Amino acid sequence: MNIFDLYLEKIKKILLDLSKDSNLVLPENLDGITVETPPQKFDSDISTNVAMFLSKINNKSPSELSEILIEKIKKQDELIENIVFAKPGFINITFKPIFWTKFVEEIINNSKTFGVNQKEKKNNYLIEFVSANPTGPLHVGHCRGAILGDVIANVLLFNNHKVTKEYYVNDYGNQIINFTKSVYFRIREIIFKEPFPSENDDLYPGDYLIDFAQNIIDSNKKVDFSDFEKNTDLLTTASVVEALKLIKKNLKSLGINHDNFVSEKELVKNQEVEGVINYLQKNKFVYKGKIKAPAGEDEKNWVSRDQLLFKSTDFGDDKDRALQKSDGAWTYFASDVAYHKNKLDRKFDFLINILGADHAGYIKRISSSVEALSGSKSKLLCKVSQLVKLIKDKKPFKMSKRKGDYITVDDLINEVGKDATRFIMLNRSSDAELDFDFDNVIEKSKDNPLYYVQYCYARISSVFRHIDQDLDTEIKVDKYDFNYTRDEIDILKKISEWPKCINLSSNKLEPHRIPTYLYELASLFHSYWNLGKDNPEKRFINDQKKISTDKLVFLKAISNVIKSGMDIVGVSAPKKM
RNA sequence: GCGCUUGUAGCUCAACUGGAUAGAGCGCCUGACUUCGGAUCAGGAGGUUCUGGGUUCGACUCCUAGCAGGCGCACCA
Repeated sequence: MNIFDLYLEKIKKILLDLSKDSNLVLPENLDGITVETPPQKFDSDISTNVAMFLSKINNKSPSELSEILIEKIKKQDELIENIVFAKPGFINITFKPIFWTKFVEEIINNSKTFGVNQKEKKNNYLIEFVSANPTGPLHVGHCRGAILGDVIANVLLFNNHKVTKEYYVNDYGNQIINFTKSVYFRIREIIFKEPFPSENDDLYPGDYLIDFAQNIIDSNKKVDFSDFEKNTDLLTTASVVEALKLIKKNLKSLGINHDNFVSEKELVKNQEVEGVINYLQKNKFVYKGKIKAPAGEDEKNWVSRDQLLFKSTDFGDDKDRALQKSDGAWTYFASDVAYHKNKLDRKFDFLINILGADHAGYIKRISSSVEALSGSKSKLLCKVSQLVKLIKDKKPFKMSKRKGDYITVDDLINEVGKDATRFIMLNRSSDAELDFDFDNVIEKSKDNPLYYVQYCYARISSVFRHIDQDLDTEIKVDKYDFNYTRDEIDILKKISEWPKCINLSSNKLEPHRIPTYLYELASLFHSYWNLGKDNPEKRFINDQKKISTDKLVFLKAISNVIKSGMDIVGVSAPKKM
């Protein structure tokens, strides 16, 4: 139950009734009317801007309008205790305690589905995320986008949408050739005792390649590795397999699980790139031409040549984009267009791409291609995850592949743990850069918002332990007839915002709202808990080691929401810490 | 130079897709411990929301012109 939607509908109905009697003029569109929680200092439960919204068109002041509205609303609803006008034009409603009792009953009876936006149209999503090059282990830089994508998928799933999680494997192109050569040199190092050519900047120097090399040697005992050219295919495939094994292991340790891995090489092999380019050519989106040098570029260094171009300028891009390299191979962009055609052919309602900040400039051209292919840009939603600034010893920590000086997902999980990594990476809006202070996260774990929320759940569990119940067992209540106090209603109000939090997180693809929400809820709970020190009435368990039913279901409602939220974020909710 | 993005308390960040007197944490100051588990809580100080204009009953939010940081800008991926 979403009480804000409920009252929004009620108010709209009243407005329509009033306009029928020609007491009220309504604009065509009523979308600007909102029902929301007022700031805490206003001592009421929900609030609406309807009087301000209609003030101008009716040529009446909000206070005049509110008189009529207040009367109507009050007459229709016996659950309202108080309804008042508040400057500059809000109508504030306070409910009787019975309203909140019914609300709790609703939650307890629908513990699994509370928060789900039931009325929303259910869509079929494809979300592509991580898609890191299969050339080595994931590092911290990949983490944020990975977690962002995973949690967006979780929110959508929670909201009853269908979601397919996909990883695009860039196993085609120069990088893969260089990567394979690097593995080959490691193989030679092992077999022929030749030193690795570490001065070659095109090669991947990381030590993990030694393991790859050893694994490839072990599983290809009969192969003669003295000649690279003879074994190129085998080496390429085997190297990518090794890298993917490592990446999948990293993803698993982060709690991430993709449904599909789509290979770029396969797309090229299946002629899907030719297919999509022919299709675009027929529709006049592809031509042979030259690209101009960028404004900042020195003309002398610019080599202009004819090449196959996609007309992304038709869709607002700065310049048209190359599809084919001079050696005839497809560009990364070309096969990515094919990949997006492939996605479109699978008939999803929406495609979501999670990109790193360094790829943000790429959005325009890929969305242009989707527009050209489908006639609709809105199908593709791109979400950029900004950089993570690592801080170690109070100083920014720069990663350098050359020096082998970078922090891998393994390092992160070993030092910080999966739960804290997920919670902190998600805690901020993905649009903003994020400071990740190692020393802070590792040493002073009590300052970590994750523990603050988990502690709330653990405290609730401890109450249930004291009365020999398990938090997970269902509660049966014969009659809901309680009288919650304002302290308790403040928490219930927060809980009533949970469906809204889910709504915003899923519709705006902004899952950082969930940790923020959980923190706020936990904070209210901790405050309430401490009231019990001075006031025995506020304690959950009384002198006879019993708990009253109202408090029992109250706790159950809170823990329900915390658990749902933690599940979506993908972190544990321990009963003991 | 162009594009994208960010700018909110000393620091790190929220702010319900335009609402009320802009909120948290850290840090600083004061208080609550033989704890229904203190990994907690209560209180205090701290703001021209980068700047100038505009739209609006109402702007951190939208438009516009700047300033500052980040990222990107060839056939890399």
